Amino acid sequence: MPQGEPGQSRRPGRPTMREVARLAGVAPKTVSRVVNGVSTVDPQMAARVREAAEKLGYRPNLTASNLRRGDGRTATIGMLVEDAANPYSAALIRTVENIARERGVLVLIGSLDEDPDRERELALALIDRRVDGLVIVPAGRDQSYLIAEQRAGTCLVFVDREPKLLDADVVVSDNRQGAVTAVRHLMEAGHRRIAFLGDQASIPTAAQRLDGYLHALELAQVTADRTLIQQGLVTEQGAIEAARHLMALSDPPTALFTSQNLVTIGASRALRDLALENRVAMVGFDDFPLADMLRPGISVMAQDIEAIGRLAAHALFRRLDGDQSPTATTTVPTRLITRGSGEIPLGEPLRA
Amino acid sequence: MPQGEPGQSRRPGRPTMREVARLAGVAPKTVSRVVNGVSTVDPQMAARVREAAEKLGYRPNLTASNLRRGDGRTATIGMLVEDAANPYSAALIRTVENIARERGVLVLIGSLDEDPDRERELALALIDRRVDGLVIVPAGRDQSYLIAEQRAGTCLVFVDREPKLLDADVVVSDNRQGAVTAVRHLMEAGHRRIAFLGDQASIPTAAQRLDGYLHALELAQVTADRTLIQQGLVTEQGAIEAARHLMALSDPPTALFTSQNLVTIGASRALRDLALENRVAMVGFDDFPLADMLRPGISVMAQDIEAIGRLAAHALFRRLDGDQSPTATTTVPTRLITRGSGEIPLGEPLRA
DNA sequence: TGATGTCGAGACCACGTTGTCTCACCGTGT
DNA sequence: ACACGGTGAGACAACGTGGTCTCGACATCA
Repeated sequence: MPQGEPGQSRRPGRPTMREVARLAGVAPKTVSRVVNGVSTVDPQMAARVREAAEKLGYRPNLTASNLRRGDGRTATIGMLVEDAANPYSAALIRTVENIARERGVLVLIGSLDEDPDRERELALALIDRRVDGLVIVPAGRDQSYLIAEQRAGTCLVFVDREPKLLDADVVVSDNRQGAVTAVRHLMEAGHRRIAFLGDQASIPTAAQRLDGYLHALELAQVTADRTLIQQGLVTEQGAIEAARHLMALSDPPTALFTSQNLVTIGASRALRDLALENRVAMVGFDDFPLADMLRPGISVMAQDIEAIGRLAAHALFRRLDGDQSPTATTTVPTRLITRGSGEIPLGEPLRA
Repeated sequence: MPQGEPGQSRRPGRPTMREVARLAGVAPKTVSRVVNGVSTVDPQMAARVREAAEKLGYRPNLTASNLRRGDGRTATIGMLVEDAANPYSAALIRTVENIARERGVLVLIGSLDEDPDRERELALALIDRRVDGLVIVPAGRDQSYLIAEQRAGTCLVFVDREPKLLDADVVVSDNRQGAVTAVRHLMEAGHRRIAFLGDQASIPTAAQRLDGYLHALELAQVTADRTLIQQGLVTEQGAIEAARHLMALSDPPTALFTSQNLVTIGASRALRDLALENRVAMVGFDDFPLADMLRPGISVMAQDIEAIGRLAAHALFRRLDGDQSPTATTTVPTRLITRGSGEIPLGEPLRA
């Protein structure tokens, strides 16, 4: 016996303010006031409203609220990272999430996989959902498509890489100085033939790290040897092959500077396969879990991801709170962690 | 000279359909049709609308659309995990994100840190934003607070642990069988004194793994020794201390079964500190990066996280597509990966 | 007692969009 | 020439909520 309107509303939808109002015998606006904690409501009436809301299982509709509301805030921000599954991105997400949570703000995430098209698509998809702001680790070389959105009121903060053709707050690691420190550290152990293994040259951080590497060599008056510079290593396997190739040179490097996580791990595998892990020194950029458990432990230039995420989130919320000051780029220092691999001294030449 | 309405609309907000409509000289509804790709619009008119939208930098407001729209879908789902920064959760997020993306659905995330209150708060915060569905790795022991939401149309899928007092789809690993396999593997190497190191007993997966451990012993007619069972290990440091304690017993275990990632790594550190890593066998539950790079490599029961995430996402979207069939629990098998630590044979007793 | 001020609840509408309905217009058939 | 069906654009209202304004009630004071 299909009924149009039984006593209890059994239609699939959710109860609305209007229904709560009807049950409590008040106007919808009063329910709105109670839900928003407006203090001018009679306590007794408020109690009746809360009771009715409870009874119906009422939950406010934030999308409707956001639509009507003056400030148009959704209490939601978006975060676009390279890959939510990699430890760097994951740690960044978690830090931002924690700070957002303190303000009752939730985080929408998207992985870009270094694809500029995806960056654009996802950024716009987030904007279509009217996020209050965006934290972006950009994949593309042109963020001008965001100019209109920024002007329309979406706050933007960039992390790890600067935006192009767009003026926004940025938080980055000191990649160049970090690379200089890494290479000088290897030099202190006596090394002069130091190879550089890096990922795509198109990624700004990779370029900055190469720049630091070259600068450190120059400071020490060591002529850079192009054969020792391997770039465009995208996978762990690529890094393994590059390291093998380097070590097979007639005059192989005595130390490696690997400019990214996956590359560090790949090179580390290659050295072990060649039984050279205790003879060739290595410093990697980016720390990674269990780096201290390998033999030798892997010395790294660690980025302070927690600080980066915290600064980015704070920059975003400061803007959301109305800060109009000029945009700023914050540079976070990196830190050398010595664990063994970077302290292997220059020994006998590996090849006659 | 403050102007109310200059030629170009310069107010901070975003252009709306109405403004696009005015510029294109059509009705708002026509803009709506163009934006939604309705085919009955005159191509010439559609082009004019698109041009106007482009010119104004128009972006549709999905929250408004969702409000008016019949199905009330936001093309957004929520995902509550233990901690977005841990590799297990991060991989899960990424898998779900990938499948959601194929449908133009974005993912809101939240980390629970095993806190039931946070689970409830975040789940409701997501529901207030009218997510279409939720993927939850529950922290609490009672999900009845979601019954009303489920009835109201929010699809729910649980991962890794079953919900309590709520009927919903579930995707879990075969924890018990995995533990049985791990312990039998250690027995095949001759071990009988096998310790169990696990995290909080309150977490269902932990209980299931302990259950499997006990069952395997029973099958082999080995009496379980309560002194060899260490539970409630929350941190890596806790696991280190537990392993130290076990190895200091007058009759220490010859093999360890560690029921969780952090515990495995802690135990591994402890064994290495005691120089026992090549004498005491160990199998861990959950694979982790670089497990193969340690010496010895750490043998593990690996969960198929990608399959779990995929099945969970598919279950969710099947429901969203209207599937009304009874809820189902899908169990995903685990896989033994041998890397050395689990194959260390029973040798001389460690203590006289 | 009457004028005034205060305060809290409700009426009304708009936020940006889309479902529904209307209606003008076109081509077709007789 | 007229009726007709089909087609496509626009008018209108409503989704759930909150900003604004109104208004009645009650307290205060001259």
